[in-house]
This record gives sequence, C-alpha cells and structure tokens, in this order.
Amino acid sequence: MRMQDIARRLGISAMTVSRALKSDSSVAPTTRAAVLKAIEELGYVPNQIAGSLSSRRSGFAAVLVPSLNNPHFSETVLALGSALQARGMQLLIGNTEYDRRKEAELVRALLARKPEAIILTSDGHDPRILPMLAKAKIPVVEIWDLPARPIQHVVGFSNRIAMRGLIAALIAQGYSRITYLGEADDADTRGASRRLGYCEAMAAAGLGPRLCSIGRPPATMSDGERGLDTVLSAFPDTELVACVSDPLAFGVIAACQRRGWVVPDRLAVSGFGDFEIARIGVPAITTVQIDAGQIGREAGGIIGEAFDALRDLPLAPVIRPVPALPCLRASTMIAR
Amino acid sequence: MRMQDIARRLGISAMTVSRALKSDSSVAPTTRAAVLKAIEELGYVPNQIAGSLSSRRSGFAAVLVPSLNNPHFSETVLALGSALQARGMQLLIGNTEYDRRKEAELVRALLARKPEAIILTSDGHDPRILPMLAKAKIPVVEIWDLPARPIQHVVGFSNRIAMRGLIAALIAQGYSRITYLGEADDADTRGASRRLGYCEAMAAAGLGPRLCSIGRPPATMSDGERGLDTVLSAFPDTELVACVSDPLAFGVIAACQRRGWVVPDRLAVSGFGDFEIARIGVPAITTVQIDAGQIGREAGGIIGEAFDALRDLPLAPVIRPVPALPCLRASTMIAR
DNA sequence: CTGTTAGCGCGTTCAC
DNA sequence: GTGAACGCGCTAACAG
Repeated sequence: MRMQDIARRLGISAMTVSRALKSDSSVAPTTRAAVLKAIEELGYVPNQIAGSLSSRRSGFAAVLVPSLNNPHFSETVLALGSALQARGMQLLIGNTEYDRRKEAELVRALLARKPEAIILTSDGHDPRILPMLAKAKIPVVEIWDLPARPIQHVVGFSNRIAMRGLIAALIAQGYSRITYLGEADDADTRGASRRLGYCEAMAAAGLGPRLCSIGRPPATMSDGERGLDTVLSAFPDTELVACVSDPLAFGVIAACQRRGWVVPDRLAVSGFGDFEIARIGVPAITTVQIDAGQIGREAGGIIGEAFDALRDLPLAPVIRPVPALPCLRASTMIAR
Repeated sequence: MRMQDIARRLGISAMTVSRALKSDSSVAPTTRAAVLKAIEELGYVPNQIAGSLSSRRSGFAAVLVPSLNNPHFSETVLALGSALQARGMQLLIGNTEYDRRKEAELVRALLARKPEAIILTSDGHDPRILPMLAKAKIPVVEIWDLPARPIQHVVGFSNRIAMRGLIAALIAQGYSRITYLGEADDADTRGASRRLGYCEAMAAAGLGPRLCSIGRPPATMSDGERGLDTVLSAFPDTELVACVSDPLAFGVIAACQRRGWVVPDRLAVSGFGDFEIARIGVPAITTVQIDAGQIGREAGGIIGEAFDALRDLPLAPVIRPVPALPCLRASTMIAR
C-alpha cells in the first residue's frame, strides 16, 4: 500500500496525503481528518525509506557503545535517545564489543544508512574511520572520555585524571600498598587511561606502580573474583586493590568474603563509575562518581545545537567536561 | 558522491559498480578490483537508503526490549545480533521502557523503516500493534515468555511454571512462610506470570499467598533494599522472600546485611534469572536459570528458517521452549 | 561479463 | 489549500 492508494480512495492527490502527515504543512482540517481516518482504517504505514531518499533526511542518529551489558552505557543511551526524540529523531544503537575493527565495520555500515549524527564512545579508534566520518559531514560526538585529539565534539571526563584523583585521595587516607587491577589488552582505552592515572598518583607519592591485569574488557564480576588470587600472588602485601570498574571491585570483595576476610579491615577495595552495586553492596564501594545520564543529555544537546547551526556554518567543536569525583565509602574506610 | 561518479571515473556503468559490491554477482575480477580500488581511494560509501528502496530489502531486523539496562536482554540482543549478522542483516534495537504505549509507537516507527523481521519481548502488547504486524508480512518472534495467544513464533519459557517450580522446590526444603516481592503495576507482564506461579505453588501446598510489591518495573537493587521493610511490616514472620528477579533479591540481601542479619539463617532470599550477581554475590542467590544467549540464538535461527521458507510458503508458527530450572544456592540453604 | 531501461515510493518545487 | 512533474540513488530485469 502506498500513499497513492490512500489518495485515490479519497479522490485527492498523494501529495495532499503526504502533507496531511506532516503537522506543520497547510492542509484543510477536514481533508487532514479524512486522510488520517483512511490511514487508520487501512492500517497504512508510510514507507520511510522512500521518504528519506526523497527528503535526504534519514531521521536517525547512530550511537556506538562498547557494550550494552553495562548500566552506564545503557543509561547514557537512554538519555541520549530521549534528548534526540525531542527533536524528532530516532537512535540506532551499535555494539562494538570493545573491538576496534568491529567499530570500524559498524561505522561504515551505519554511514551507509545516512545517519544525521553519530556518537562514538571514546576508545582508540581505527584510523580508517576518520576520513569516512569527515566525508559524511555530520556532527560527531565522542563521549565518556576527553581524547587527546578529538574528532569533533566531546562530552566526557578524563579517565586518567579521575582515577588519579581517587588514588590520591586513598593515599591521603593512609594507604600506600595499592595494587591496580584492570583488563588485559586495553591499549588506547578508557581502562588504560585509568591505569595511567593510577600510576601518576602513585609516582606523585613516591610509590612505584603495582599492576595486575585479568581478562579482556569488559571487566566482569567473575574477573574480579578470580582477580583476587592474581593480586595476592603478585603483591602479597597489598592493602588496597584499586579496580578499573565497580563490577570488578565487587567480584574482588566477593572473593574476600568467600575467604572469610573482612573488607576493608583485611583488604580494602575501590572501584570506578558509581554503579548501583557500589551503593547497594555491603560494604558500599569507594568509587568515582559519573552521571551517565548527563553525558547522554549533553551529547543530545550538542547535536541539537549542531543542527540549528548548520543552516549558517557548522558548529565549532564543543568540548564539554562532566564531573568525575572520588566518593569514599565503606570498602576503604578503616580505623587507623 | 554516487555510484555514477565511480562508474564515470572508470569508464563503466553504475550497474557494474553495483554488482562489484555484491560478492555473488558476476563481474570480471579485474573490473571488480578496479572498482573496489576506486571506492577505497575516493572514500565512497553506498547509499543504502536508495539501495533498499530499489531492492525492497532493508537489510535489518528490529528487536524490542523493555530495558537495555538488564544483562539478560543485552545478552539476548547480542546473541541475536550475531545470529542475524551471519545472514547479512543488522539489528536495530528499540527500548520500550516497560511501557506498552511506547512499544506501540516504536512498532509503528520501526515498521515504517521496513524491517525484514521483528522480535518482541513478550509482555502485554497494545492490541493495535497486531494488525500492523500482520500487514507487514514479516516474521514476528516473541521471546522471553510463552504467551497464551502467540502472534507468530515464540522462543521462551513459561515464567509462571518456572517460578512455580522454584517455589515448590523451596517448599520441599521446608519453607512455608514465603513472601513474594515483585513490581507494582505489572499487569500482563512476565513479572505477573511469575507472581501467579508463586501463588499456584503456595496453593498446591495448602498455603495462602503473601504478596508485597514495590516500585514499577524494572525491579532494581534499590527497590530490593527498600523492599525488606515492606515485607517485614506486612508479614513479620517471613522466613523467605521470593523476589521477582535477582537484582531485587540482591537488594533485599544487602538490606539484611546492613541490619546485621545473616542470610539465610535469619531470613532466606531467592531471585529469578541467574544473573551474574546471583552467582558471584555472597551468599550466592537461589534462582531460576535462564540462558539468555540461547533465546537470542534460537530466535535468530527461526528468522533464518522463515526467510528460507518464504520462497515457497510462510513458515508455520514455531513455538520453541527453552529450559528454566530452579537452582538452589546458599541464600536459601539452612541447616534444619 | 556488461550496459540500458525503468522504476522503487516518497518529498521538493513549482504552478494553480 | 491542492495538484503535477520530477528526481532522490540505487537495483531488477532484460538485452546484448
């Protein structure tokens, strides 16, 4: 069924049907009512593929995340979706699974569908995507980090500085034998930035780095449970395990509890991200607080601005930092 | 840039360029190489909107889930995506946020983009989507439940029977004062099915239902933490709290631990779904095991079969049950 | 193996 | 307020 069919049925032209479906165009109220009624009765669904080809507007933006199974990214995606919906756009989600090659393939596949904007979660990108993005001439927003060389717009925070701040705060609490537990194979990722921040904070206090890694990203609770052994064999005198993320920290804590160890008395543990489990788990987990929803909202706002600006000249690159502050909780609160 | 531009540059026709991009069509190897080289150099990205309009194949399937922030659904979506990718199709994800009206709007919006299949997470559907789906003439798969009146294909399990089985097993362990904790406003949802299963198991043992509800779906860890008070004020003699999901159960356990109560000695707790937290948390949580990935793979398989069958006549509706069995763990293991 | 023709179903643009 | 002609960029179907 096409617009033509609706039109013929009412003795009008397809163009009038098309206009009746856009709320802003001028159609006689009675005509519009008749059109909408016919559409309802016949169960007609417009073909947006044809519409997009003709109007050169696909009506959607694409977002790439490394994982859906992560409350942070899903919250960001949710907020982004709402922000874009307010501008009449849908959000198409792509999952890179922490794989740069997959990201590059996805970018290519998605650009073929002509998104009107694209949001990338900062991690090292395949260099081949840069010319593709440039040619697409659409707003690009990188989120969840502050990359050294941004592609265009950015909404995020420095994972390095955030982790450095957390470790500095823990050192100020009196900890010194702090061992870092992160993912393996994390070159050019947010995880690597966090590890660097840890190293910097340790160095600033005259302490050497104590690094352990386990599993490929994303770091899971199970990785954490196995990670405790890794940490203890490498650095048996560890006082505090600084984990790359909250779920990993939760796994370490669970492993301690299985051994009958009290956290933080026997061993302290910190995470990153302020996931729900960091607040609810017992003990509550010391972490870095991030507002994942805010990142999505800000990104949506920038895309909106970019659309408005496009009429004249492209919006100058926007770098929008969001807060990422240490939050000390029971998992590192020992009486000294 | 269009195919025409590539073609002119090489002194061939656009059609040959088009064919060179499809691996199965017959083009001279040298021609194809030249085309691919030119495309690479110029950074040409085909316009799939035009391609879809012409070929009447959009190249994607749509999946609707109630929430992305749920490891189960994200795992299902991941497996489904892989299964479809093997058939050269992309997956478009829609988030209904446990809202039937939103689901209906999404179905309409997605059908306008002509998906080649649609996967719905079973929950009560808005009746208006049925005619829309029927007219679309595409495979429809409902997942994560066994609906009484399936739309077409189904991959799932009976949430009612699964919960009934779990409660029966717990009753067999010696529990009788079992209180159910689920979401409010869960009419026609998987949550309601689970509650019904609980009631049936209790009735079968000659016990009356003890029902509590808190929060709207999805049930979160925070809901669980608050839920303990709700349960105890309504049923102070509760021995075991049967929760609609694992995160809710984890919240209840955390609340117990904050009170200094030992689970399961002072109060036992069960969940549903076998989330990672149910295995890793201490104590491990008694639950119902579901293989979320299997649901995605099976759904992808059915869609594949439906495509193959379409040449002749549509595939007869497939109802594919997946296992959902009780798994008793420490959170309900008391010495009696 | 390659080219030509003719749409796919809409929206833009103009005319009325 | 409404209609007609045209084209968006690609591919199916056929011809060669």
